[in-house]
Amino acid sequence: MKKVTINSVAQYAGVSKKTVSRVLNNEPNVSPATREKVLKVFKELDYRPNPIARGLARNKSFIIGCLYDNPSKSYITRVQSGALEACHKHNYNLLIHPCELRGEALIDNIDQLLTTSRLDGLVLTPPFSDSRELIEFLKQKNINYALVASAIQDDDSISVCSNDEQGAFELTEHLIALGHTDIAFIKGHPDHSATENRFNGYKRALEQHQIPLQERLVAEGNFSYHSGADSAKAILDLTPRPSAVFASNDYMAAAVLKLATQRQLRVPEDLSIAGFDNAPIARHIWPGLTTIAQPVEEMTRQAVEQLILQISEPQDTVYQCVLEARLITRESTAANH
Amino acid sequence: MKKVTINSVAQYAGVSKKTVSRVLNNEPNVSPATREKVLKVFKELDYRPNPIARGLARNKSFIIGCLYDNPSKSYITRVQSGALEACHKHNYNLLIHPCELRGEALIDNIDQLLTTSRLDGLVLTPPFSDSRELIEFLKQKNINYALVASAIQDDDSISVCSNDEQGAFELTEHLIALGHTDIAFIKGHPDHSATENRFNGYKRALEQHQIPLQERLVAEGNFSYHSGADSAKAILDLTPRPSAVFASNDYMAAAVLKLATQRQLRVPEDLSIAGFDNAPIARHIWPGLTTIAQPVEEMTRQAVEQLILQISEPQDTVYQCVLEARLITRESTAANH
DNA sequence: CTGAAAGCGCTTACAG
DNA sequence: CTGAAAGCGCTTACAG
Repeated sequence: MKKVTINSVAQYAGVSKKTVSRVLNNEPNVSPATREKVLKVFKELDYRPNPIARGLARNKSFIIGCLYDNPSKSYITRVQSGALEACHKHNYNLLIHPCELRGEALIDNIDQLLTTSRLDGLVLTPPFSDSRELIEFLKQKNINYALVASAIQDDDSISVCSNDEQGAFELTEHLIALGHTDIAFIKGHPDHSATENRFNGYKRALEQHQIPLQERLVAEGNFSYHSGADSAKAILDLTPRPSAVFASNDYMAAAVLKLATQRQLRVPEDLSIAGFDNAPIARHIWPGLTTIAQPVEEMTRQAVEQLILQISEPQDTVYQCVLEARLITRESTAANH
Repeated sequence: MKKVTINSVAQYAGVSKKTVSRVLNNEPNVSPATREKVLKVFKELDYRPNPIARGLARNKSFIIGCLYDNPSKSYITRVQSGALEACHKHNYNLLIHPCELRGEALIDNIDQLLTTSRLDGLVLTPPFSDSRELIEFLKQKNINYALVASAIQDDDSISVCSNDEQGAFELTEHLIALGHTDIAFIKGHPDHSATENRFNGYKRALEQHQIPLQERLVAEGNFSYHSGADSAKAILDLTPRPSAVFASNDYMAAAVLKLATQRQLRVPEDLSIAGFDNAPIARHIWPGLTTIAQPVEEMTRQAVEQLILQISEPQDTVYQCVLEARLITRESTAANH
């Protein structure tokens, strides 16, 4: 079987290839009859336009790049699945590009990626979505991009995030309602805006309930399981020991749970533990982790959807949206006695 | 700044664009002096060939597709990272395509993918790498592909797998050496060849140590955490209860651990538990899971590397390789008393 | 060793 | 409403 191209379609339908092109792209100025005829030939010949030829002519690749540097595999797969959904809907493809924010020459790396792969746009996930330097570079290069879970306030950046501060606030209030006042907190990676937002939510809840913030209860993590284990050790060694630990993500919370269990502490009777993200591990361990569910797929889906819209027809005002995070209580938190 | 194309390079270097093309592709028949000169202009102008134009002329896309349908996020990310490494090395890109083996019209789905995205090759991970139907289709369509972790014996398929049978054998022997004879086994998904291989390793070890296989100890899982939870319930309800459980992957093993802990069984004192894969969860829970480490990244890396080689210069004989799996003992297994 | 011509399968800009 | 021409940035096939 030979290849079906715009030429074979044109010949078979008895029209010029420009006309075929017009119906292909849903352009006006084709009589209903001709349009009908060409459409029929598409079906008969099972014609599928060659995206590469299209790309060359229009100087487009129909490829969106997705940047990430995140220790959480589940976060990455969720990001990918949201991005893929939006891409497929509009006949785009997704190119995944894991790289390091702190790696030498990030800008060079991205520049290389852009010129080598001719991406039509970029979706930035944390911590890239919080990098002003990168965003400035993209603006200057005139590359379309969308920000996922970014704290950057910028009128001309497409941005979809969730309300981390509020989520952390609610989780902390949940612990306070259970009678906890000595609530340890494990921070995330300083490059992520989520780190500050979640910490702020924690502080606001304490403040609102007139519980003084204790610096000794705050540990510096970086979202990795390993950093959670280090922080867990520091926290469980404290005297007096706090009655609850709120870790900035579920991996770190799982590390706290592991150490607590190793030390024969009963969770939640002796120690309440909470995480953030609602990663699979939160329900795969016992006791299950109380946590905050973030709509990661949905954020990414919307971001990519808007990015593609922006690429095909540039908008004056840009889409920005804050989605809700929601508290999920499981067995790892209970009343303090 | 204007675009740097083969034309600008040719003009600047004072040669024809064919000559530029020759040095670009490392073709012979260019005098060392001209080659040198053109290479210098590449640098000066920071020339990067447009892969889309190249693709159109050569009828190539420089894109490899990666097919997967796997409940394990960590498996997927490992597959991706191995595949990306090989792709980047040869200036290819990776297109990820999650889809369902059992979904209606898999072949149609793949056909669509192939013609729409003009992939140069496909890397198949389980369960696709075990689908004869899909492989036949690809052969007939003349699409290059490589198989990861496939059990299919086929002289003309590139294939990289690891020795699951041997891994399961060693793990079972490890349990036997600890004094266990009543060892429950949770199978994986029937569409994956790993399921049979791992079960065979388990049976071979029992046999070699003259321990009769007890059907009542064998549960049907499907690699998902959820199926592990169901199997765990069935197994822990048995009387007499086995002293050890070997789950075909770590997620299912984690589910067994969760239920055992809920039921106040001490692991490993009352029950030894082992998994397979060495997924992150195996070390994120307490007690850590004894398991078999598979070189997933390396398998995929090699498979994609060979696939790209095959694409660029078709080989007569095809690469096939079996990598070693290796036992990792952690706290979840101990002597039976 | 080097290059002019034609072509990959589309689209853009223009003319009718 | 329709189409002939030129072009996107490369490569292939051929001639010298």
